[in-house]
Amino acid sequence: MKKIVTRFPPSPSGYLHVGGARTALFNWLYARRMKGTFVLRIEDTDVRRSTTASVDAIFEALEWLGIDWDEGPFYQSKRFDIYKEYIQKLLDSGHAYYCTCSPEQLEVMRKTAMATDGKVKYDGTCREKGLGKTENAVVRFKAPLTGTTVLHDVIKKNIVFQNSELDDFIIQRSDGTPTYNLAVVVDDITMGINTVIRGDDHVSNTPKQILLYKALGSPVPDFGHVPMVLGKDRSRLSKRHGAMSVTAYRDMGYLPDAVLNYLVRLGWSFGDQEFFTKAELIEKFNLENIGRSAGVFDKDKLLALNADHIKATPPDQLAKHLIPFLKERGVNAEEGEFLESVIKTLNKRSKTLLEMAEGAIFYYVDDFSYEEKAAKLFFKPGVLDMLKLLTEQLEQTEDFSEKNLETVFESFIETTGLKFGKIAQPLRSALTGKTVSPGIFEVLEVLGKDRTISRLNKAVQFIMSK
RNA sequence: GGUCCCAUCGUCUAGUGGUUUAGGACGUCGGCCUCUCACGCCGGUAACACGGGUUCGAAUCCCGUUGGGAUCACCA
Repeated sequence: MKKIVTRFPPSPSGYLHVGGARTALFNWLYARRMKGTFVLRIEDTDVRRSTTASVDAIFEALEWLGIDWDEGPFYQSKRFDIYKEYIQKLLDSGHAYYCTCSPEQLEVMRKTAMATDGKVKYDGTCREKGLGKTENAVVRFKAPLTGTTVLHDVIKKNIVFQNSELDDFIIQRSDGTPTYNLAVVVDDITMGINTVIRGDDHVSNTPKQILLYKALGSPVPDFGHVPMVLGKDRSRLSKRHGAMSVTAYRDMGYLPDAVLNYLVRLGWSFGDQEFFTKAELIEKFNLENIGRSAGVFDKDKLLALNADHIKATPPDQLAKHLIPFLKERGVNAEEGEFLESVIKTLNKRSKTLLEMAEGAIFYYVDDFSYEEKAAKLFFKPGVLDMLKLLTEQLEQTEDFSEKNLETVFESFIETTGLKFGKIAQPLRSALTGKTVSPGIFEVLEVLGKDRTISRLNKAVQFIMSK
């Protein structure tokens, strides 16, 4: 059985968006699953639109997702000699010819075609002229006029194209640089790529590429065209659909594995299973279960999945991801037991790391101010005595474990005759400044005795000064 | 407009001729739990685009219609 070689070939003209990440993921997963090779190639033949900033952004996104590559990154811009060589081969074998039709002429033809029968095709003016190389000449591929070219797609099954619909597309621009279809084919041939998984939007290019493979006498790889990812309005995903860059999700507090999980499940399924760890994905991913219809990107489902991944990730691992978010909020938390205990109180109530970081601040910061709602609702003169009494009680308590605290409060309820809610809510506001927080015993335990007492005293002062 | 692709709840999907009163998840609605918010649990809502065939039998196969998407560059 042959060794699978897949690739991801982004063009560096912007950040890596979720659609691109998904095709990268499919290729990566398939290579990993089949114990094959995954190649990264930067398609920067269009010098005007490619930037190194985009290249870096793509690396950054891929690394964050945990998608690593075995070979590359290769840059097409450094391979122009190879393309020239192959173009010459095509010229020599009669599969290509020089064309001197000007862009303006072509534009006119295109306009007319669109307006009349809708068939936009190069008319073959230079096809049989046998022109030599001249200034500003482009090289066109001499495509067959009759017959059919069939694409045996592993996802979409067979797609038949009439060669009469294809035209003599340009393979070398007038400035001597290769055009996309030529460059991909040459790269895929020379890099030994035998499995091409890519977006649906490439199917119409595929017959041209197949023809190129044949003209070059190279074996045609397996193609698999995955359906597009659509926006809420069912049109192709774009900026106006909101945050689409992978790193934007990182910054919003998503876990890379959650994003991975969501992206794969959008278009691929494994029975009824919704939650997958990265290891499970590598173990279970296949091409057969990729669907044939386009899918709408659903932020709510991603969010729910992120919450699931947060719950499933061990606190010590979550800590690494959370620390940067705390730092942004001025909290210099360190990995360790304390942070982990903080996380344990928050992981079931946070859908994102950002949310978790917000919820964790009060554990670290002592001089917080009270939320208006908290002060108004729970810091009434009537609670003063209770709070004072409770402070005394807690001062005498040495064991601040959740379990022991519960019994302490039980007896406190008995002696005061108060409802638990009447105690817990003011206490919560005193300790956190807010009306919502993790369970009160959890908060007490994590905060510890000293901080609890001082925050209680501060609250008492606050109420008296009102 | 030409070419190509697609079509199950609002969304992602399971389903590959009978085991289906079409299953799961997200969302949504109601309830339980409860110290707040969550989590969790229980329950409800909601789909085979339409029309013809084929067949004893069709969400599953075929054809057409409609609808949606992609693509038509000296971009990738």
